[in-house]
Amino acid sequence: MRAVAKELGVAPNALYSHVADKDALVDALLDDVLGALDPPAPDAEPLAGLRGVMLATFDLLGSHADLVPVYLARQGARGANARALGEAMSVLLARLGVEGRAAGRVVRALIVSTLGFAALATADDPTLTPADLRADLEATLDWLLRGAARV
Amino acid sequence: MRAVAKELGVAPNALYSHVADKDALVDALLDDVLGALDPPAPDAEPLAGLRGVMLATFDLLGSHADLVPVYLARQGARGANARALGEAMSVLLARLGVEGRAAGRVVRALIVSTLGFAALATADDPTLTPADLRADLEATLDWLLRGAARV
DNA sequence: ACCTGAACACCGTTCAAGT
DNA sequence: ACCTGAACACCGTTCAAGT
Repeated sequence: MRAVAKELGVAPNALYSHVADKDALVDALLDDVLGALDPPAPDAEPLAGLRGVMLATFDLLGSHADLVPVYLARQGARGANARALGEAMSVLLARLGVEGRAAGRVVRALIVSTLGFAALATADDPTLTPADLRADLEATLDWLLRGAARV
Repeated sequence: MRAVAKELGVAPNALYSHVADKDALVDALLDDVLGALDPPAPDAEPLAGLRGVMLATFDLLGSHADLVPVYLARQGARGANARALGEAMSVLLARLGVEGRAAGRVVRALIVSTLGFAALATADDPTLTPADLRADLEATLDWLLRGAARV
């Protein structure tokens, strides 16, 4: 809060005229970053569309590395943009015959893997480059989607 | 650090005679908790063994809910116990024909999902009970293992 | 409606000193 | 080897007051 206030050239407590507390500000920020993502079109090929959003999310998180631990701490974003992405994913899953509780389960599995590999990618382990982890994520997404769609 | 010191009835800075800094203490604690897990036997049925360790990990994290955000922040444990579990998993994967870089990839996919669902389970969302999320994890592990083993 | 100064109750960590 | 008191440089947040 103090760092944000300094950035704005304002006293730290001035922020509390605009935001309830730090968590509220952080949640708003996280969802805002997610706004850069295009939800997959409803008529896209479902497997490619789902794969595509998750890889785009991985790439987006890679360019906001400092935010990844914050996403983990808040267990992902839950704002309007996050919901819109989730709903677009559910539409594609329905076209694969996955609906209702099962769709929620697949969305969670996809998100958890994407966030998890993004987190590993921001750790600076020289034996595990971001490109390697992106390839890991691609394989993982394929396993999940193929399993969920019973292809 | 101050809370731990108080628990021990000691001045906060006394801890620095035993531990380099907070991260070192936290890493040691996380790996210590992991010591409660039995690595799967090398001659166990591979799919059942791998599934079993991950579900046992999920259950263990459920009984240490306050530590789950800490695991996320530190991207899992990397101590001796974590390594032993990883190696036992690699042995089972080798018996499925998954070796080398591919084995590391599968281990990461399994761990990321397990930690991720454990994190969701500790969030208090009334629409998503720990039992539901455990079932989600079971399905996810099956998809990953079946995909990785090409069954 | 939006900002300020001052304060409260915290942090992790260092340093010099004691036994 | 292990502890202490004192201090440093921080936090998020509240409260009363100003415009």
